[in-house]
Amino acid sequence: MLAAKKPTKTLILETTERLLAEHGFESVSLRDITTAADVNVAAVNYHFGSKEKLFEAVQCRYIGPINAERLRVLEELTSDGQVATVRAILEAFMRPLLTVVKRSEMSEKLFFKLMGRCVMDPTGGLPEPMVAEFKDVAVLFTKALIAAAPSLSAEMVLWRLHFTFGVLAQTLLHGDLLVQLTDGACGEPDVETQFQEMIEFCHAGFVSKEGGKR
Amino acid sequence: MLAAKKPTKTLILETTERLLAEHGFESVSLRDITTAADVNVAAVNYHFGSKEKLFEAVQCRYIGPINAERLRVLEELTSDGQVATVRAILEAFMRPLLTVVKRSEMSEKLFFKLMGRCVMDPTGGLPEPMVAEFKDVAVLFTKALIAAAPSLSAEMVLWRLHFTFGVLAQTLLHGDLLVQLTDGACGEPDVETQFQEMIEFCHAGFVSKEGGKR
DNA sequence: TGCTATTTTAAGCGTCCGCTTGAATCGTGT
DNA sequence: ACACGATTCAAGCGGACGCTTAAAATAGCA
Repeated sequence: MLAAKKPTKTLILETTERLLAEHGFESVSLRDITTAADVNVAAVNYHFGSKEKLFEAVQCRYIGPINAERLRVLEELTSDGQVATVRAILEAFMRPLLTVVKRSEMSEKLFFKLMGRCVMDPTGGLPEPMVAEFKDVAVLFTKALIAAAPSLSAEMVLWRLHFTFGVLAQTLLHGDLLVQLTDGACGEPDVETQFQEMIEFCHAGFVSKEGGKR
Repeated sequence: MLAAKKPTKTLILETTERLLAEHGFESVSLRDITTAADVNVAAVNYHFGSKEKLFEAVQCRYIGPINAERLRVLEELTSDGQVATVRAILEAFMRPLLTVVKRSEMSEKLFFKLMGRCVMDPTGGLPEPMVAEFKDVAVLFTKALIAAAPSLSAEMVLWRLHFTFGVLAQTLLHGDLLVQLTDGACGEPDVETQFQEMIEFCHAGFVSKEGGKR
């Protein structure tokens, strides 16, 4: 017996992460989880209190660190009063996903799906502390972008940031779709390349001189 | 009694459209629908056969016309052998949503949410004929875009089209989020303006000379 | 070893789910 | 008025859901 048996609580948490990434928050039941993890149904309520609290634990585990890293990098960029470039700010928003996935034990594919679902899926929304965190992040990044793109109105920055969320969410949730849809004809880029392309696309959209109020 | 009572079948269908748009496919039950529509539960199975078939009816009602309009406009663009511009092709992909919503009786907000959910939400996926339709659309638009952007590799076109889906989905599903999140600070643009901004963003991302294979 | 606190277990609770049933009701043509 | 197909209805089926319970098993320490 080489592999030490993981504690039940960890087993439940990791199984839940996998199932949520694969099937989404709405369609995973407690019994799905406990069957897959080979533990008793009651164990979930014993260790986590309720299904909802278990899901919140999953949501908080990585989103917290990701947002912390986002803020850390952004602060670094704007530390000594300098104005960061739009590209650097977009990188500061997106790269923390790569940084944190590498610290985790999850596969990149599953991790990205899970993060995408955390933001897009849940009907009820994220737990309150996470929502507050996201608001902080949104406010600071919006401010930085407004400073970085003085030719754009504040409303325009907001809308283009909104579009950027869309690109990110699509890539997180359906990054594998294009590959399997085209039987690999689109190439199977590593996540690093994928992020570079994503950033390039959003950057070009962001700094476009056309558009704006009419 | 001025308003003629709608037939039960229509009542069910329209109530389902509204509830699905508001709450998503995973979290609407037959009893939610029949209670809201004030009809008997059995009426659904009598008129539609099953919950699944009812949902499919909702999915097919508008997606068919939208894809037909997309193909019609694209064909018009490339009719006499001419090569369409990237911008015109993106418009041909997105504008049919506006065209069809204006023909329907639904509010723009609900209609867009419903369409977004049809593409993004359902765990099981769209009904098979719709999937085939979407594949047709994807193939033809990809071809047109490859011809319109000869400096981009085919893989790059695929990835950027993928990002464009993300922008569209985000706008359809969460077009109201930004407005309520900023208490209207982003302005409350009409859908026409919103589509123009979306197309501008995606166009700039699409034709960007940076990026590509490295 | 014996005692105690923690963890795991089988069983079952009340509720909601999609769907079916058979009877009641409605609408229409003769 | 009558008959008959179409529709609506109340009631209930079997099953899955989240969660609870009380007893059994396990671990840590005296």
